[in-house]
Amino acid sequence: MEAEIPKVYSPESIEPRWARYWVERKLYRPGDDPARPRFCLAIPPPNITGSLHMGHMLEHTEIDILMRWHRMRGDDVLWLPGTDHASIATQMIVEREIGREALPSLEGSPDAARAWQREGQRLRLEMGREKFLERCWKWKELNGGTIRKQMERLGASVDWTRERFTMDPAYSRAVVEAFVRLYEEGLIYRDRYIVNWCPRCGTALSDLEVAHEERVGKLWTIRYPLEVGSGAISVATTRPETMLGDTAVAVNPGDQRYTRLIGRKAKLPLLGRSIPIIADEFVDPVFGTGAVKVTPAHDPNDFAIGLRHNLPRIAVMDEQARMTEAAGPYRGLDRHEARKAVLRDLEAQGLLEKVQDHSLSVGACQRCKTVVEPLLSMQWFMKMDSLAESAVQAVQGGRIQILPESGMKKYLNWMTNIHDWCISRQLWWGHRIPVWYCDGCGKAIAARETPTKCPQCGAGSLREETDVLDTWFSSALWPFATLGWPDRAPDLKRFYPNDLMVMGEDILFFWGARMIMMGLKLMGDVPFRELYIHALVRDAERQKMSKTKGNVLDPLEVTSEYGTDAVRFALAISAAPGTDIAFSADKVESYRAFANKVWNAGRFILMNLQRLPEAAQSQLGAALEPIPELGFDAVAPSGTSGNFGDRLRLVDRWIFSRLSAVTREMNEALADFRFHEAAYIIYHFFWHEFCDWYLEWVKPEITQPAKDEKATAGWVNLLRVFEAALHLLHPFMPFITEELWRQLPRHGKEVSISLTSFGLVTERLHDPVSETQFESLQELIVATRNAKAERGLQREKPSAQVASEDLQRLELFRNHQEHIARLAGLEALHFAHGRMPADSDRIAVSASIDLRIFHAAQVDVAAERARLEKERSKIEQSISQAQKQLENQEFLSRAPREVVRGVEQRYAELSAHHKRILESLERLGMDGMTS
RNA sequence: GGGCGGUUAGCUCAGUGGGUCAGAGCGUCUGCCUUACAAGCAGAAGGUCAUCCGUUCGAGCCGGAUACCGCCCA
Repeated sequence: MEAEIPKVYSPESIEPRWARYWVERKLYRPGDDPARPRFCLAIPPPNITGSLHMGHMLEHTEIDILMRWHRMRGDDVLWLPGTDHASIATQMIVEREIGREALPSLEGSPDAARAWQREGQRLRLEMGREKFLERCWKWKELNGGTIRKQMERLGASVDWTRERFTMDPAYSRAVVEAFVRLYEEGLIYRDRYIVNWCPRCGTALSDLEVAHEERVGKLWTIRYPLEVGSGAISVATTRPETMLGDTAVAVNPGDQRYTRLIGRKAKLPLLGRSIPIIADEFVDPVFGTGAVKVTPAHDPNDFAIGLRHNLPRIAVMDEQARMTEAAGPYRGLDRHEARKAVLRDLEAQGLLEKVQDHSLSVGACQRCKTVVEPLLSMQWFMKMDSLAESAVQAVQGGRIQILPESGMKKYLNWMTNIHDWCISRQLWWGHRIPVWYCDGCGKAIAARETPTKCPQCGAGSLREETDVLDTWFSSALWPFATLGWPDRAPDLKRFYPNDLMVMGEDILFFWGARMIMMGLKLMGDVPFRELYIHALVRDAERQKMSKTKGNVLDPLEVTSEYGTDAVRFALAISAAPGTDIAFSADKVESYRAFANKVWNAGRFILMNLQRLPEAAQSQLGAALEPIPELGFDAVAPSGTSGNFGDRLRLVDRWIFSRLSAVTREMNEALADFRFHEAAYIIYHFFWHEFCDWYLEWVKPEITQPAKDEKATAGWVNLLRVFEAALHLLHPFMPFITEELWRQLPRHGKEVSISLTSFGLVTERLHDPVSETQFESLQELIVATRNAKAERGLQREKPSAQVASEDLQRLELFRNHQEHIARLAGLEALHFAHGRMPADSDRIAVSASIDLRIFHAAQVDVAAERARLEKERSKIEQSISQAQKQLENQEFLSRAPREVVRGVEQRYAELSAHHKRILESLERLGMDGMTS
């Protein structure tokens, strides 16, 4: 019979079952009662190209904890799931797929990926937009489900009936609507400007999509001869190949060395063009030679100088980063070849003055790592200043709270230094910009529906814009587009603004900041009231996890090895706000041990429950039935209402009091996103209070089959505590708690623990007196075990005597002597009023309690003395500390009274304890051989 | 150059309404297969809280400086 419940918890045998159950029963759909408080969070939509990594798992764990917690506290919860189309990433992957199909023979070769990419890009152009998009959709159908399957397996309590994708037709309509509105308001404009260009991806990028990296490069000094006379001006550059596009040389106006040259002309080497020498504040006189070349078409700073001085812009590189006609003899070379050729020719002409090592910041495409090229091109931009201003105000005014606070500072810092956002991408997969150009008059028309003729000139020949929007433009609409915007959908009314957003810091600017701007602009209200920034998951050495380093842990693998609950718990208990998580299998292992502990506590309880006579079992079920009008916490132990506390034993009053504190502390911690504290609180309670003390305390009663009704009273309390603990644990470990909960009496009809309430025990059961009393029992038991261990009596069962002048305390011990003896491993416990004579066997448990263990073992005098000496020096330190405080007049007069009283009391206790140790030492000296 | 953060036990980290706060997990050592659990039980050792200065009756905790280490932005 006992073998029915396995000794070792095996999560794989229950987790998939519950995961399926929760989804099939659609448990996490919000209700439609508008009177209930609602709590809504839209998931940061994972990218369809990927599968979930540990970062997602942390994010989903934190969100799920909060969602389950809110749900169990009675909120109508909506956690809305979905995925993002990831324009650039998806397009890359599909291209590579196409390339792979075309060149299967490359499989296994080291350059395969790059070659497939190139070939796929070529084939994409060949097959055309429509065919390519079909491929993308097909790919999405095949892969889009991966994330959902993973989330289901991890137990995310989302509402799958509301799942969204950023390219759903309804969502696309929202994107078009947003674009057209912003365009009509003049917040979106088209202009020719220097943008970050990825020559590999063939598209513009926003500033955020460029990853800057310090690299060792070179600084070349090149001599530009003056047009007139024999002099020259030397310029320093890190990019010599762009000199072909130079249209000026610039110096700082305050730089004495060059004053006489300003206004003269230099002759551009290699091409012989005549370019002016100009003065501009931007030039740093300390950098290089103090003179710089100006290439307005290929550098954003030079572009600005060019505007100020009305310089021509000569593009010498094209969109593939190949040199153009304007590069004269260098045309057709790519940028790397061009650099070599230019340097070689300069050197040959004796114009290369100097080469130095130089560390410089290089921008690379976030997706493909190709070095980006600043390129002058026609792009779509969004004006940021007015949007940013209201986004700053929303946060400063507290309408949105960003936590932890450092996140808010970063947000404000970024927002107040914002630049216009380049939103057009020269890609195919994504939301096509809803603009048409009139062939007749050239007007650009932004429209919600495809126009048939130009509203300006009436011409019928319109060309549709080919660019798509930055993915983040569409995801910026996520908190309301998922709820039906621009329609006045009921969901929108009920769930906007969302209550909470949880994301990693890496997308705070990409996404968080932009959602806030778009929400304020298009909805007239913040998208969410709180934004919590979670930490990064790193490996055990605190290294970032990355595929190239090979230190990536796959959540599903870790999960199938240790169980979802263990991984979730390991993450939660490590998730202190603002601190990255060093994650390791070791850590998960210790929380698998915790799951196992929970399992075995359940096993122990259920096994013994089964042994009860049927009548007693059904009686228990009935006693556990909640009384609706009173609430669970108010149910008296043996089914009677009325004076709860009086009918309980000390151990019950203690555990219920602790339970009420734990419930309160967990609620407080979760309200502040202190996941680590909430997790630790329930961990410690379950293991080191419930299992170590409560279960051990009541063990004899529940292992001996109960015969009468009285015995079942203890059972009711045990089950109630256990159940309450499972409820508190459920948001963290949903699977094991669901499994055990289902096996408790009276849950036959109920659907899921996730739909019950979180805290079953309220403040009403807080009972400090009982806590103090129970603590003093614990103190005596621990001191006895300790003394036994120190005397090498762990295997023995000696008798002991406890003495105290405190009669109440003595009475308390006497009333619980059987429990004390059993838990401390004693044959019997005797009592004496008063103090014990100081001898080598007397153990001072505390200032007022003495203990003696009767045993035949020889006392190891030296060891005992060493131990006492150590204790003495420790205690003396504390005493002198307290003494110093008490002698300090200022402390006595300025510190709060209760603090002073506390120190006084502590001093008294320490002194008494100290005295006893001295006595013991003295005695030991007399017994031992040396002084 | 600008912004944000870190430095506490061998390791990974908690501890930010200043006053039992010097903690946890892992690891280490000792004794136990005690009829829930060896993924366990019972004990133990281990830290000048980076350094310096200041505020305060009192400082891991607040302020300043220094050193080293991260991350983000330009």
